[in-house]
Amino acid sequence: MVSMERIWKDQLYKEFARIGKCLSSPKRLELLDLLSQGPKSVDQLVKLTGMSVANVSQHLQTLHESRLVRSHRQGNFVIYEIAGLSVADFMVSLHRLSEKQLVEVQKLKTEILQNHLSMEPIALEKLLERMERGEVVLLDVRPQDEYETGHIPGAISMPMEDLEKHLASLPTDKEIVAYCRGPYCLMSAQAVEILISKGIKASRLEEGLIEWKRYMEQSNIQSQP
Amino acid sequence: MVSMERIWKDQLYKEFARIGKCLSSPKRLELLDLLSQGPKSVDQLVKLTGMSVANVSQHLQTLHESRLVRSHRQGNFVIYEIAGLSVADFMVSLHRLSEKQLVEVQKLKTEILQNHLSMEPIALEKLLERMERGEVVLLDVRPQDEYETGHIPGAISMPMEDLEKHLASLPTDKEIVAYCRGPYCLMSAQAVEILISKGIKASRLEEGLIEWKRYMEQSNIQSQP
DNA sequence: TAACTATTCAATAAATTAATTGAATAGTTG
DNA sequence: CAACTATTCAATTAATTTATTGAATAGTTA
Repeated sequence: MVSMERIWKDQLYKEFARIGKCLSSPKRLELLDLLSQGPKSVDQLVKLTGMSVANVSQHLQTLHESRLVRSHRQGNFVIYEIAGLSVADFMVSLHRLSEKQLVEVQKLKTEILQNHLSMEPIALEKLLERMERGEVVLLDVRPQDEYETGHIPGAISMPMEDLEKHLASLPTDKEIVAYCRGPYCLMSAQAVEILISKGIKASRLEEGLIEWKRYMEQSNIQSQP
Repeated sequence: MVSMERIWKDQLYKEFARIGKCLSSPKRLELLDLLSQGPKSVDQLVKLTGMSVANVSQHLQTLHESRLVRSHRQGNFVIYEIAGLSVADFMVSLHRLSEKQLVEVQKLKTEILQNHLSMEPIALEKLLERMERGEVVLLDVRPQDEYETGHIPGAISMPMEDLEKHLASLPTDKEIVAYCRGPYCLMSAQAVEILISKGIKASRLEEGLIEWKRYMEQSNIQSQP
């Protein structure tokens, strides 16, 4: 005989597992990360991930069924967005846990950033100090629409594709720091490579907007009486 | 041609998805929740979940491969435990997200706790106030080994199976509050039912030890200058 | 070392999931 | 309303996963 409690628990854990199932496909995780940066059309996501249209759409469907994303139409496009900030926040939790538990993630990160692109990221805390003292210019090298959705205060929008064109407009007396979507996005590293190759002093901020928000929430709480 | 960046991202997200895959099975989530309360032998887990031995063992294997649990032998038993507090914490994040996004979870929770067991939980904040004033006795109704692994300070261990025997030893001048493994464990609710049926004033704390810890971390941070 | 127990392995069948393709649909613009 | 585009649906195949069983293994105690 199966108890009422057993049935209830089975139903409950089945629901939790619905969220889990969404997180079991690499492609879906990538879509969630991209959508965490701001709303995007299916078409944009196709270009960003290199997947087929039908494939992207299907994954978005799955995410929609578990209420992790929502959508609305805008002209010819259907725009998808995450269903709330808690989703983006949860993704950061997942990244952190993965990085903590899985040596493989640590390896992958170190390999490409230290051995290949060879640069140490600047600590968020240090950046904020130096920005306050006016020693640093912070560049947001993501596409402009993501910058407009939200950015670290004080940052200047400088999408990757515009970078080389606008090199001249950068201040020469300050150090440049570039950031992008977060620890697993390589745009900021590539930007720093370009800057350094042009003889401009630059470094990379590993954190993205979401990680910055988390950090600020914690230190805001701390600075309250 | 597939870029180096694309390959790297695919590898990275594949790793994240390893964690996700662990979370895609209801039974594995239940095992993780149980292990969050303290180390347990495979045998104990079999009894707690009603699954077959081979099944439990297989799921534990999967969790082990993703470094979410670890194990060691103790006499005839192999004891499993979560691989770090961040795992338990992540489970709470998953519960919170699920509850926020999935109406179904909200429903399941309300149904059994309000319609069937009919009781409103006491807020954690209120409990702590009343405990300080000495108005309340807090009972930990989980098995004793879980209490010994860790418990809310000031709580008295009173495992479910001992409850009816030890009713007499409870103070009669104070209100009783019972807690257990957390929001999705029914032991505390059952304990309160028993107490009320004996004419003792009692209520349920929804939070478990892990949720209490989270709450305290936040308010500890807040109370620092 | 023998007996015992707990744990893991291996094999199976059922079920679910992922990726792909081409066609159908819905919505927008001129 | 016609042409156009973006999106979704449906069907297929391949691959993975789950649950279950019984047997094998490993470790402990007497």
